[in-house]
Amino acid sequence: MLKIGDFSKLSRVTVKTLRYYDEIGLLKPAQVDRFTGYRYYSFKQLPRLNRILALKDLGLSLEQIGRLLDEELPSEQLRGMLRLKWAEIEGEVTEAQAHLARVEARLRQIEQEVVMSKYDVIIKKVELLKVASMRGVVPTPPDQGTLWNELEGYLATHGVRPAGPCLSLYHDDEYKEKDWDIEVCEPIDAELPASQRIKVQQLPGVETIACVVHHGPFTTIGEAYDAIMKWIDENGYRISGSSREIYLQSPAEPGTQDDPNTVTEVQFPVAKG
Amino acid sequence: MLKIGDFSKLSRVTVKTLRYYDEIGLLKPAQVDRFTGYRYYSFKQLPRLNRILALKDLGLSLEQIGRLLDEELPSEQLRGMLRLKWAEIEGEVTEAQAHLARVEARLRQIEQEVVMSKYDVIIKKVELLKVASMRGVVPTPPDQGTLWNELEGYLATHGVRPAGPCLSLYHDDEYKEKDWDIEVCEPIDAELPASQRIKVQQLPGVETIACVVHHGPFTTIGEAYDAIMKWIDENGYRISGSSREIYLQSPAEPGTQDDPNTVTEVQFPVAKG
DNA sequence: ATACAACCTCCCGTAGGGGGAGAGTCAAGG
DNA sequence: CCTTGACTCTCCCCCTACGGGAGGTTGTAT
Repeated sequence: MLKIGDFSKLSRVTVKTLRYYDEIGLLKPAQVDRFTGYRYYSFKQLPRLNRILALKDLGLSLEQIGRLLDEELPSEQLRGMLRLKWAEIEGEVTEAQAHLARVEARLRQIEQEVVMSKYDVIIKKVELLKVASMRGVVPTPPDQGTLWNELEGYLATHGVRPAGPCLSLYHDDEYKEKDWDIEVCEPIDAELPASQRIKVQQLPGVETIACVVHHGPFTTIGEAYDAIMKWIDENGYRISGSSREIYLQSPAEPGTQDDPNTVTEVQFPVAKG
Repeated sequence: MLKIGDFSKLSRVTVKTLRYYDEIGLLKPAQVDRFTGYRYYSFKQLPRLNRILALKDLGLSLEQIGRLLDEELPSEQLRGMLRLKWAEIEGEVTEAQAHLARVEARLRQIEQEVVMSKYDVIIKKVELLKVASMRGVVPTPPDQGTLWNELEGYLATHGVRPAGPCLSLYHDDEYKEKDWDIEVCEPIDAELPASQRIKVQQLPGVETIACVVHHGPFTTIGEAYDAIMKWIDENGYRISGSSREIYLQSPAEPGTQDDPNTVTEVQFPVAKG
């Protein structure tokens, strides 16, 4: 019979760990002195401990190991667990590589920049959203005020209140000098009849959408677009849908382009590759 | 001002997380009602939260992020952190791939086997060890009793007691029919003079040594050797030194080959490749 | 007999929150 | 004005696999 310290040296497992394995019932000492509480281990327990270590090294949790050992190692079940584990670790490898790529992209970015960017791009997921919307072609984005006036008038007429911040969809694929295809949207909860010019629809959810928040006047929102486009490029994504502008904090004076307290979120649906 | 639930929906961060970030001082609400304790967030806090999420996505800890944000983002320091992180993740990738290889090896092993092996091979590290030893050539391993007799007699003569389980080193590189080069060792703490036939030395430590414990009579120890050799092969290691047999629990009758209660550990120093 | 190493139990800490209890608050509808 | 249901608050325990340390026994060597 070995005291815990000797067994620890033999197995190269710390005393703390042995006590912990005792506590959770994974490896009980062969004998415990009922008066002093001293744990005594037998050499014959080494194989069990080694099996524990071997399974732990494969990445199984102590709880899984305990179940495997108690059920007398049904090799079928071990196989199943290992296959699961295999898939899991494969996912870890992929994720770690993607992680590495993200860090590399960020490193390249800050090495190019003289001054650190104000913008942080993050990937989110958006749920589908019921909106009343109106689509039209206007000369330039600041001219979308007319669309907003008509949409909001329609909502007011029907006594429907927006259920969240309003947003615009930009349907053009490429940059335009003029004639932008824009859809302005108000999220709603209530029922609302559509009209000829105004649609009521569910905006589809998007699994991966790159987002950036612009805090400052609309006149400088181009910087946010620059940042997000650069990020999308450097991180190996491509744009896969119409971009959105969400007016989180609208200007104090509607239609004003230079209120420094406006907050706008720019979103681009993206996909890898 | 937004209540925590609204800010949560906006940022797609759970309420629990926002409260936690408040608690650790990472993102304090813009305003807290002193009477109700309600937290109120401003749209203008979104950029900070997004920066937090972006840095978290790069793998930085919340504590690191907090320091970066409080020190107004010294981009030099961020660069340093990211470089460190990069190295760390690279290590993770390597480790995950090695892990995957271990799981694959084990899967192959249990798919070949009809009955699950009794043996679990684990990699350990052994420290250097002061021993009294005696080396000699004997016809076969069971004949090493004469060496043991002489070594133990010498120790007894000098009143020195072993400081741990005794062991043998097998110096032959390849399998022999007869004439094995074996060194028998007794760990000692005390000073002991060497003699012509008996050396006192420090056995070198080994960083990676593959170990397996055999519980049963010496006559069946070949199974343990089979298991460990197979494991070394399948896991892409090669033998890099003399193997050791450690007699953890010696037979009741010294020299007996068939006591089923003996416990022996077989160790092979190994290296990758 | 006296050190002193080894052992015991109990408690707290980890990173980043999740889950839930019990109590207080807010907004809308009747 | 009142009620109801949805939010929100704080507080506490839970998760992994132990590590660190306090404060108190026990075993062993001189």
